[in-house]
Amino acid sequence: MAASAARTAERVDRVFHALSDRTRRTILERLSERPASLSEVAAPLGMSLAAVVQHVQVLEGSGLVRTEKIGRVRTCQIEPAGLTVASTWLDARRQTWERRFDRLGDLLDQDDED
Amino acid sequence: MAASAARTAERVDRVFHALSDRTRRTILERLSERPASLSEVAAPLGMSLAAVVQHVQVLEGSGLVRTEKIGRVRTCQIEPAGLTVASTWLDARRQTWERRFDRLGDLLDQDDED
DNA sequence: CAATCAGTTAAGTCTGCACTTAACTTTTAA
DNA sequence: TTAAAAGTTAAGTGCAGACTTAACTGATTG
Repeated sequence: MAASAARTAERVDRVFHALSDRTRRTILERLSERPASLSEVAAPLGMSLAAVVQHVQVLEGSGLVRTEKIGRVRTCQIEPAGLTVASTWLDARRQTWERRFDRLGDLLDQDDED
Repeated sequence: MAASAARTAERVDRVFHALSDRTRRTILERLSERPASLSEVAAPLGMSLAAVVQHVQVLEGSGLVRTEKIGRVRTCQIEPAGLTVASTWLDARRQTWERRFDRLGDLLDQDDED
């Protein structure tokens, strides 16, 4: 279970790293609307296709995007489960914070009873 | 409204950049349990205090952490609203994706009626 | 008041990573 | 069957950013 925690940590690491780049987030915005080929993804981004390929590889390596090549066209789709990795981490933080907040509330209530 | 969108985009940028570093996420994990001084935050991290100060500055600049100095001690708290910036972006992606998914379902239902 | 504690700031190093160009492969179309 | 389209891969460039050390400030304690 310690090993699986380490694996989870690396997954979280890759996802947040992937999300930290503005271009990659723009690609995800595009792909959440509909799947697209690499060229279609690249078109509005104002950079070389090679650069976009590298971004998509990062996204795929993090599990945020899935990719399939048919003929000479590689089509990219968003992978919602990848988003969940990030959301889950954020929710866990919020939950821990709220638990502490509740305990504080309990303490104050106790004080009121005195 | 375009200007405010740009402001939002920079906010999102700073938040995801802050979250992309493992040390900073570890700090947030610690602070979601309870507030702590800089030295307390630094203790388990195996790096210089100066480095930790820099990380906390990034977290504060992104709105993920709030900080207050009393005497010679600077206390750090998590700022849940910062987490919301990231969650909101992720939820928007998921929502766009689901909307498309629903439209696909509708199309298939139409086909069934033929 | 002297020494220590907690943090701050500046300057420098070193690595990672976001690009570029260029040469190449495979598929499709003329 | 040649030319163009769509990617792929490799190598190199330049900058951002995660650290370090060191010198400093301002609180606190003996």
